[in-house]
Amino acid sequence: MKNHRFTSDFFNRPTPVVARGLLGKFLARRMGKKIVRVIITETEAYCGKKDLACHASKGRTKRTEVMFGPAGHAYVYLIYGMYHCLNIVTGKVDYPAAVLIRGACPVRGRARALAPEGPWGRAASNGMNGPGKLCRFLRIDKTLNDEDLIKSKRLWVEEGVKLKSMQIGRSKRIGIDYAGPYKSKLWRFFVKRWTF
DNA sequence: CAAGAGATCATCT
DNA sequence: GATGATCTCTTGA
Repeated sequence: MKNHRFTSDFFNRPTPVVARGLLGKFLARRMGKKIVRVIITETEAYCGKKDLACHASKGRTKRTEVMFGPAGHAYVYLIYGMYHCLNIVTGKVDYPAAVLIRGACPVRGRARALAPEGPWGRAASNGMNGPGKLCRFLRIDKTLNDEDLIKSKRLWVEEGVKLKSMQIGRSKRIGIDYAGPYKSKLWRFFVKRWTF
């Protein structure tokens, strides 16, 4: 089965739809000569400048500029001085929105069976259960900021294999208590249970 | 198991 | 000068 890379059609849709749609899909990262593929298990949507949790709500700045750009580009930033977070820009140009990739699990091996668990979708400890750890595992840093995932040879998203079934959960987003009414939006999506 | 603190720096005020 | 879309380790019940 040939892995099918997503084009801008996939990312140029409402942000929560993209966030949900990315679950169970493959994130591919070239590391040297090897291509590492992981299955996305947890995402969050950050939707436009009205969304007080979205970095772009503070305005169009050098850092958030990428989010105002075309869908399918990577928005990578440094948080707490030591961790990187990977986002994928969604929607039309000038509409600042992105999906944060919060968790994934390996395509091969025992960890795959363990990935989803619990009502909060807390993934098993596989090295990629958390946005900071995921970026550490895949060696993602600011050199990949603004990377075009539609064309990139370093990072992209694929359809991957079809899972037999997948149960999806949703919740409030993590770590955004400052976001006023937007902190309670159910814009976090995670794989609860799957069969393959 | 839960709660708290420290690490550490780009970005914005 | 303050603050995070986090993680890990330590403490203590």
